[in-house]
This record gives sequence, structure tokens and C-alpha cells, in this order.
Amino acid sequence: MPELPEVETVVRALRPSVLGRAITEINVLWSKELHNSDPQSFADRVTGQQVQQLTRRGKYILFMLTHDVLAVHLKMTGRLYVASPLEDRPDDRWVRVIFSLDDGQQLRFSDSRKFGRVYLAAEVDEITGKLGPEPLSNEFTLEIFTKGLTARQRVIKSLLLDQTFLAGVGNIYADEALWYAQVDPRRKANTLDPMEIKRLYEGVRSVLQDGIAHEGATISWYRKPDGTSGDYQNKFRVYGQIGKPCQRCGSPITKLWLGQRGTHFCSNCQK
DNA sequence: CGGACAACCTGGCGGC
DNA sequence: TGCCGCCAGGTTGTCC
Repeated sequence: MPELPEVETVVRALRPSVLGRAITEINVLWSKELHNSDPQSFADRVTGQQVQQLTRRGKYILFMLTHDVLAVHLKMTGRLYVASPLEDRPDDRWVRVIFSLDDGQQLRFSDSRKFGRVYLAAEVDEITGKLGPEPLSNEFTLEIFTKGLTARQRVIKSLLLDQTFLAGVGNIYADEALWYAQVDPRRKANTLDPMEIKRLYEGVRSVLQDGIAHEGATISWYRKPDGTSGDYQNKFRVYGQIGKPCQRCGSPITKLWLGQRGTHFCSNCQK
């Protein structure tokens, strides 16, 4: 569900509520949601630590604690929100982990499909060390992108989804970026010419920035921590737009399967 | 290296 | 209404 813009929106919304708070108690309702840890040792280690920073890397939400890093990956249906202990929220039926904070509030992690994960490590690299560059950072340059593409024979869309190649892009934003670049998602990465690479580089950054500006895209499960929807779904050019006219050339948007993922594109102007 | 596919899970929706 | 099959924004591991 959530890709970089959705995760970034969640982080920004949560920051005021959790920054500087100490975690006083942990309640694990579905222990498989904890990565490499049992509820008791997890709680023992986390309790008492303070949230000193709240950041994002790729699709990981990072709580920088006093001694450790606590990370949350929302996967498909994860939701994070803050509520007071007596307050009922619609998402509570899928709550898997509850973090009690020292101001009396609770940070709740809800996740209907149970794919989400909570990680705990001494160093952030143990969690995010294998991720590729952050697409909106200065370290992600056209030169780096070009080097990466020309070295690979992979189908370009699959490569965009590879988190070790580039961090944070998921199925929606990959399709949207390829539409922007006028590149057929089935192309092999090393067949793109310099102009196409430049357009794709701009496309990736542009759609992610727009996604953040619109506070993410709500298709089904994604919600902002206040329970409301994002707006970016109203800006889609191809994702879920099957049969609608392409906003660039008027041809109908079509869908095909690529690497087990539904892929939306304009077969007329994406070459 | 790259592609195909199964797993991990549950809920929502369209069709009959 | 009810049941059934299909689909889903992600990631990992295995096999060829």
C-alpha cells in the first residue's frame, strides 16, 4: 500500500505527537509482527527509551530512540495513529502493537493483512543498509541513475521496484513515472537512451514530490494518521485508469502483468 | 544476474 | 442475501 509519499506523510503527521516522548509500555497483540524478537524481550528493550528523532528511509518509518532504532514497515495495510487510551478508532479491530507514551497517549499500529513489521536494532544500517539511494535526495543524481540503468538488463519497471536499486518507489509511482517519461514499462533498462533516462529521472522525482504535496494516494487502505484520505489518487495518469483516454495522446490506458504486478500504461505514447 | 512463482494474510468487491 | 473467486499499494526466499 504505502509508498514513499504515503510513508513520508505519515511521518510528518506523527512527528509532533511522538517527538520527545518516552515509551512507557508495549502491548503486542500479534507477535509475528515483530521481526526477530519476542514480545517480552522487545518490550524490555524498548521501554524507557525516548523518541529523539522520527524520520523515513525508503518505505521504513524510523524512530530514533535513546539507544536503539525502532522501525515500522507498513507493507500493504499498515496504519499508524495516536489516540488516547479510552478512545476507539475504526482501525482498532486490526491493531497489532500498542506503544504507550509518557504523555498518556498511545501510538497504535494497525495492520489487517498482518504483513507489516516492527524492527529493532542498535544501528539503523541493520534495517535499511541494503536500500538504494533516496530518490529525492541530492545523492541521487542523474549520473548515478544512468550508471545503474546501463548496467542492468532487467525490465525497467521491475528495476524501479527493486528497493536495493532505488528506495521508496512502489507499483503506483513506478507506473506514473514511466508514463511521465514516455517509456514502455517492458523495456530493458540498458536500452534506454540518454534522453529517456533523463525523462525517467525527472519523472520519478516529480511524481514522488507531487505525491507528497498531495499527502499520498488513497486507493483502499492508506489513511493519514488522522484517519482521512490523501488526494494524489485524483492525479493519476495511468494507475487504475484502464480504458480512460491518455492525458497526453488520447489513446486508452491499458493494463498488463509484469513481474506479477499489475502495470498500467499508454501503449501508444510510451515507447 | 534475472525471471517466475509461492508465501505471508485479510478484506472488499464484482458476479452469479 | 450469500457464496466464490479474484484482486490488492510489499517483500523475501527458492528454483531454474
